[in-house]
Amino acid sequence: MIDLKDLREDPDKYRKGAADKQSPIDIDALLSLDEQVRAAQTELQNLVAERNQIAKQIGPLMGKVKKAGEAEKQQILAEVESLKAKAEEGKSKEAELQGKARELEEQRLEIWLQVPQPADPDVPVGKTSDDNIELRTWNPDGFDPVKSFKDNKGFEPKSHIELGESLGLFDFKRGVNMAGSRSYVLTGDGMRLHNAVLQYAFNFMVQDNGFKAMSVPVLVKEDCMVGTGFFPGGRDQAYHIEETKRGGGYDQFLTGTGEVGLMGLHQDEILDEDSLPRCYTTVSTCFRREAGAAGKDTAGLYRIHQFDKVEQVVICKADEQESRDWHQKMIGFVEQLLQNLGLPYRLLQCCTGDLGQKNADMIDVECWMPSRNSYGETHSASRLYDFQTRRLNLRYKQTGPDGKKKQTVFCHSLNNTVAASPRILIPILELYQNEDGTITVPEILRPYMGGQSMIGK
RNA sequence: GGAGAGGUGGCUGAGCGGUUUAAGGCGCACGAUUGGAAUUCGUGUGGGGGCGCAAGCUCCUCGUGGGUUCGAAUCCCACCCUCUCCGCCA
Repeated sequence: MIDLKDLREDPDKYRKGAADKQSPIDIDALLSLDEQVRAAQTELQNLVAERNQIAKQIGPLMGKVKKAGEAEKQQILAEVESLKAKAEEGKSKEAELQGKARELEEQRLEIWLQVPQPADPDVPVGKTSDDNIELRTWNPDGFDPVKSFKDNKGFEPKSHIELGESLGLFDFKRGVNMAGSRSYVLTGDGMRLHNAVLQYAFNFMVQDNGFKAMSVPVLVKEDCMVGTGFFPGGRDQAYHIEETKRGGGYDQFLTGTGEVGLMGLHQDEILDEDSLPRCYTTVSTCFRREAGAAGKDTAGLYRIHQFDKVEQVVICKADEQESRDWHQKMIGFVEQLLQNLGLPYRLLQCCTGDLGQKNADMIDVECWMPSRNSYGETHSASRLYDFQTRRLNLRYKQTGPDGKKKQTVFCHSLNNTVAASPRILIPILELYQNEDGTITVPEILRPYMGGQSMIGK
């Protein structure tokens, strides 16, 4: 959610921000509604102030009545009656104004929630992911994706689907049979490898990088989805649970990422400045409807409705440099992890059109996937300034430049994938496959598989 | 799921229609006392919005949302949450 005061002062920043992100949002409609809301509020508030003033006069008079004699009593009561009548006068207008103000506020909120965070000036302007810019690539010794897999390894690669079938790592047929399209079952060593990656990634964040280990809800209220910035924009991507609404309760939604639980955690809180930055990691099941992706990546483990993901978030002080530093660090963690896994990857600076509503900046990490003969997205690192914390009402008390005075400001937030599986199994299985159809378990994962070094032997 | 009790400021705890602009205490901040500290005393102490160059004025906020009233923390209704007991379950 953007700052309306800032919008009023610099509307062009938001007009350009929306245009760069290919957002059709009408900034001027929002400005106009905002002006109307404030005018109505001011008028309403003046009426209420007047009525409060009158009500305050009646109190002491009623106190006097108890002590007064009969004649005086009548006089005071008459005065009270006239005050009551006076208070009653403004009421119909007050009700009318209140209705109007509320309606305008609702209209304003509807647009307000959809205004995108403008991308930072150093983010390249572009329309689609085709305009993203490759920042750097990394390859393990002796492998170069620019050459073909065969030139690197000396044989034609099988896809993870073929490998999984021959080695009994997953069962798509039965998965779909019981759970519908894009469902799967991980079996035997497939599940073991999946589990090993997640455990390794989780421990990597907690033990090696000092992030706090968390388990958070994956079933949350609508407020939490709006607060974290996934709603209203991404409402059609979430699974909706309506049973909890019975009897006037509330809707719940399955989260598409652990980010929701990690960020929603401190909704409406004022954190202690000394407790920042908060660095959290969680492993959670993620649910995505993939609405609108019909027919896309239908085979295999690439695009599925349910998967598990280790996620990292950082909540830090409202300082651009600190935010930027954390962004780099969080990307660094992923690079280290992928290098430890020996997976070729590249970093992409996402262009404005590919950023999504929340982000001021986003770097994607893509791993080389031989069966696709291209890189495929496995990670996404976002820098959001206070866009998300403003919605969540997540703040801290900031020590002023004079050292003493404290001001309450919104935190900055960032998030990044650590490892999403089973998608990450695609490059692992395909790159570590051997000519005889077996798969070598990456060394770093072996401790998580009881020392097992081969699959299929 | 059933029965009962309860949700008040950073915490504790009064208030149950009108000098409450939410008492008192704790905590915190500043100041005084002190050689320094403890003690003591004084002052201050949530958040959000609107108008205004500013000083300032004003509205909202006692779980949430409605209602009654000239006036609601206080009365009424709905919902949410917490605790205790019972039931069910991993």
